[in-house]
Amino acid sequence: MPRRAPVPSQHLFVSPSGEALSRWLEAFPRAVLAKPKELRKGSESVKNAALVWLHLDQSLPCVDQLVAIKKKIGTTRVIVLASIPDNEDALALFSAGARGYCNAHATAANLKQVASAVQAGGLWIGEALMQRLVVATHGALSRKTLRQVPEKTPQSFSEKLHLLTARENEVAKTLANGASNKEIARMLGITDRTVKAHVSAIFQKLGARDRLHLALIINGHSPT
Amino acid sequence: MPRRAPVPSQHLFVSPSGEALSRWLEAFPRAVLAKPKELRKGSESVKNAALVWLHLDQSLPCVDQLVAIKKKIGTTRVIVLASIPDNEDALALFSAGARGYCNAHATAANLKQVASAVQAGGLWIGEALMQRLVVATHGALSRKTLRQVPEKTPQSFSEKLHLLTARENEVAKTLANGASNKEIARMLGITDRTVKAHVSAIFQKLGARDRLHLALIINGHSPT
DNA sequence: AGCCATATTGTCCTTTAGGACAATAGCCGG
DNA sequence: CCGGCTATTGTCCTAAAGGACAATATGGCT
Repeated sequence: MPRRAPVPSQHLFVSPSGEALSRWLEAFPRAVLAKPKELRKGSESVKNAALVWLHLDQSLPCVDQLVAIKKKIGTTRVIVLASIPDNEDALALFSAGARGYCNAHATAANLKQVASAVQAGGLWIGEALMQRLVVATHGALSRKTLRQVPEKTPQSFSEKLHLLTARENEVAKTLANGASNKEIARMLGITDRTVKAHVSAIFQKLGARDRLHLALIINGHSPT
Repeated sequence: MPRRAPVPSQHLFVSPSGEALSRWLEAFPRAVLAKPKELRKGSESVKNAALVWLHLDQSLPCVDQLVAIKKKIGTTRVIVLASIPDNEDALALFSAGARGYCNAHATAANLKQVASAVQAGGLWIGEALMQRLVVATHGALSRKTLRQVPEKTPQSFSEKLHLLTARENEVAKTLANGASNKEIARMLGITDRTVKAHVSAIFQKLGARDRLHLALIINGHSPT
């Protein structure tokens, strides 16, 4: 019976500095770190890697970085970590074969979720981008197709969170990511008239004058 | 301390026949089964469901089935099982709020993967469809730009600044602070028709689909 | 002088947003 | 059982947003 190679199980973090953010190690204490140029095809760190996390160097084209890494690691799956996530970049990276794309400052718990999904054979895409992909491709090729998920709920909004009902909260967050009323309606399985009713109630409770203002409040950009 | 409802943990399979394929039960031995019409809003089986698996009735429009189910289960996540998977159906279902879409005859192991990913907050989409989404959307976005965007896609608004004229920049920043077109017009001493012209040009250059999206781009609210 | 980019403005049109007023239904606590 | 709250949906309406197509004027450059 032929002996089997050990199953790769490590997380290999490749970053411009060769150093890790604390939450990466919190999520994966035995992670291996490297700079891009340090990687060698066939090296132990590459062979033992179940997942490779590529922290983008902001001064270089993102897809080039992915392509360069892939040449060294072969078919191992890559999850891209962006310090400043961008939908355009994400799309380009997925087209080029990345299996995940998330914020470099994501929590340890979130990183684990991402790893789990990708190792299960899935892709990890931010919900905002996902909705964009689905809606854009599904013939609803309207201009108004996008949501984005803020990394953290800004404090001013979180302080006001208790003013909203659960449904209002759901609508508010979705709206603040850029969704239109029709899109919110489809996502929540209700009519856009219902969404409008919630939106109006939210405006009143949070003192917003329109949806743009609401988004600024929720994302922490409005002096309220 | 307020009393908490028990955390839903069950898998609820809804199928036209009310019966389960053996691999469903293999994956989730304690799954609950039901026919669509048997479901009642607020019933125990609905309340205790962490995930709802909707096996499509091929004689009915798939989105209608999803919408009908959603009305009964509220915000619980739905994974759609199709006996004959179809990309068009999948897109429509995701647009309508489904969180997963896979073959009804998938293996127990695969069903578990799907469940895990969706429960982690992700979406489960077949790889073929995923690739289609990514490629199609990336291509469409690339073609949409009025002027050719440099190969290096800037990662932040400040990096995109050079794409805008001085006036456009002025309009963009004012808009991102929540101003309406009329307000911007008054501030800059021009008509709101001029503002609209600038705004449209800005949308095209920065890839924004509406003013809310533009504000998100400018304020640096990126996807995760 | 001619060309180009930019700024400004117009008309026409559809879609979306959002307010007002109203209604039904379900859930929960008193 | 009842009242209050929430969710949902309807009709009607105005205002704003945004796209398409078109036009003029100005300044800089060749």
